[in-house]
Amino acid sequence: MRKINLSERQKIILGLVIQEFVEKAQPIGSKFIVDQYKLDFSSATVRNELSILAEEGLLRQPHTSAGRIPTEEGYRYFVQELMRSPDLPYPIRQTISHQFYQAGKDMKKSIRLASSILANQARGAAIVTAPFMKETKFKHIELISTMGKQALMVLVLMSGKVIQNILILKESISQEKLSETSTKINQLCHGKELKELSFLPETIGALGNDIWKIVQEDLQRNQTRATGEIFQDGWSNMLKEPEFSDSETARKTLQILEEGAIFEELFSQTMMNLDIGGVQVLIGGEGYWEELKDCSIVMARYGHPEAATGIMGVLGPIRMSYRNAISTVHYVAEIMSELVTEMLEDEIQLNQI
Amino acid sequence: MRKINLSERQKIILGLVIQEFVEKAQPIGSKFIVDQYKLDFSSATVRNELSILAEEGLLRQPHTSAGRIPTEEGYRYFVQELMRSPDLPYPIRQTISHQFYQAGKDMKKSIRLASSILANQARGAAIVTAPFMKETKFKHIELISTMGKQALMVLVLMSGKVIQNILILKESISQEKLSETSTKINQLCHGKELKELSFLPETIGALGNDIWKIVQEDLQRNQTRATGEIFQDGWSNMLKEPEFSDSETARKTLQILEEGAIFEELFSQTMMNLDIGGVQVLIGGEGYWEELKDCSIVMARYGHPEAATGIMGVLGPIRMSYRNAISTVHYVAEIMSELVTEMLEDEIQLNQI
DNA sequence: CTTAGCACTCTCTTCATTAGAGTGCTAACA
DNA sequence: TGTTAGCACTCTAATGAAGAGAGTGCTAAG
Repeated sequence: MRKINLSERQKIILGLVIQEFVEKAQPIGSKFIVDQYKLDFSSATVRNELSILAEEGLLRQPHTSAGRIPTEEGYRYFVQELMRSPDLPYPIRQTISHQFYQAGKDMKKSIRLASSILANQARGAAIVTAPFMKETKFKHIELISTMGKQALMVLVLMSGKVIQNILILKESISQEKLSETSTKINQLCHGKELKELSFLPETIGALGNDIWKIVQEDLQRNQTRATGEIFQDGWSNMLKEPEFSDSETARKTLQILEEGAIFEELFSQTMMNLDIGGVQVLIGGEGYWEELKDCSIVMARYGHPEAATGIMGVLGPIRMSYRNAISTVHYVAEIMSELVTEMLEDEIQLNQI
Repeated sequence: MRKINLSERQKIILGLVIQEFVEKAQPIGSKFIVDQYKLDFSSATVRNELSILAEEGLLRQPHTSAGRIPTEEGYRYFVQELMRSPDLPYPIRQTISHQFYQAGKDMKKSIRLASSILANQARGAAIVTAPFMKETKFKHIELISTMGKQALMVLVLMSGKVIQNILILKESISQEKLSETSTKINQLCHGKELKELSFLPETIGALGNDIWKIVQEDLQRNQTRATGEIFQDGWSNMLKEPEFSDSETARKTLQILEEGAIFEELFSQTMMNLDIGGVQVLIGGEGYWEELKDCSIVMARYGHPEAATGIMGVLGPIRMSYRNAISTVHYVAEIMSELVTEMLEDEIQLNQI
């Protein structure tokens, strides 16, 4: 990326243009800025600076006689260079942390709460994945007869994670027989890695073999999945923004949210580039995500490196309040990380699939 | 409701106006109808009939020199009196049933498929609840130690339904101790109704008592809940319709979908008034559901009376193709009912919570 | 380097006009 | 008595001209 050198005054003006444009959603003119902020230089000076900022590619004009609006480049510069360390106001932090306190140590509830808070506070669509870890160490299996030909399989991994599956058997099998099989499997496999378990133990019988195939599939799936279950909230917030007043643009964007496929990819990519607590900003799809070219996303990774981590993000129009979004996402991710850590210390399992 | 007597010709004309309006989304004039359908009477005759239909309250004019559009009353008359028994075209039925065949006997997958098919075929937002039955007969409990201070409780009801809960214990407890407790509870409670179990058995110890409280809560919740989990799909379809091109109307409607609260109430009410296989049409909120006054919903109940039943519905603008929606919902509900019945015969459990 | 002044450009709103679609009514017709 | 052609009438949507307003870029003076 080309180095951009701006004078202090240019930085101030750029910041003001962006701040005002985010609020007003209309091109910002030189006179307006000077009046609004009682600057001690004239609108003509500002005009000169604006045209330099436009030459640098940070601002542009919708047409000759309009004010300036930020380019994506301009937003990027703003986020990287001009934005002060973002902190939510104290009373808001209080309210949020209180809400989490009330939700208790319940991961599903907390994730729902997180998405609701993100959506409301950052005024956008929120997307939160459940914390997730690739983990494939077998601990324990339990087979429970429920009704007729089916049984419930409960597979516990060493981390405490629980995977469940309904088995449909060829015939009705008694609880005793099931218990016998599960005991055999437990003896053979306790504490072993998936890789070590690819052989078929011989002593577990036909039923055991059938069940073992399913166990392997489940472990496999757990290993290849990139993110946890995705929770969403606040998509209707998007429609409040004037950039989505055109219903075709709105439809396309909502369809992306509805399908959700793109986030699986985006998040698993972000997961790799980001430390826990880190915030990443994606502006206008960054020329790479065609579907997201009208949107920006502010994402953070949360969780605990030794347990499981997830991603949370806020989706909004490019003209979004990055300051507000970043500080919100940052704070909520922090709280969620604390929650994960606490649950880990209390030896409470995070989630079940 | 006031009795409306229409001549055959009036019925035909009303039907044509509705059909055309649903497609074109524009007021329909007399000349247009005559030309389009090569009717053997003149536009002047149609005009006379139209003004009679307008007097009856079935049609109205947006303004004096515009064509006619149906009133809600008009749609109701159309749905109740004029619509022929709705059957989807054979190839579409084939495609749908094939998709369900491929989904297999997996309730969650099938519900997702049902909502996707409803959304695509009826071109609206689809809402499907999981099949659900109030059932509180205790069969079996299993307690599984997973990690540290927590244990997984698996509660099986007589119908085969499985309820799970993570228990957070005061201290770490061994699997043996847990098994002992669950065995005691099983002996005491097997096959009993919730009502019979409100007393606290004395012989199950402190741990047993704690667990028992949670069992009771879970059973209670299962009894008071009115509908199963709600699945949605295709809300972005709504934005295709011109009635939602105004972004404020669109936002309000999507917000209702997002919150989803109203459907809990609407569905549990519908559940009581509708037999399995029955279809109910709610046009423009029927003057009762204020939030839904710009929408119509076509709903059907599906399932098996002895197992569990759910509701599925399509939400669209008032100007929706009721014929298409009704036949789609009817057909998909039929397939889902078959699925429930088959799973019941095969003794496969429907869902887990 | 800054700024006042000014011509210029472009958009948005308003207003009037017009074309077009569709009705309702009347009178004639079968 | 039901049907239809004819026509005046009404209302909307589209078009275009005119003017207000906002904001710029440039120039020349401070």
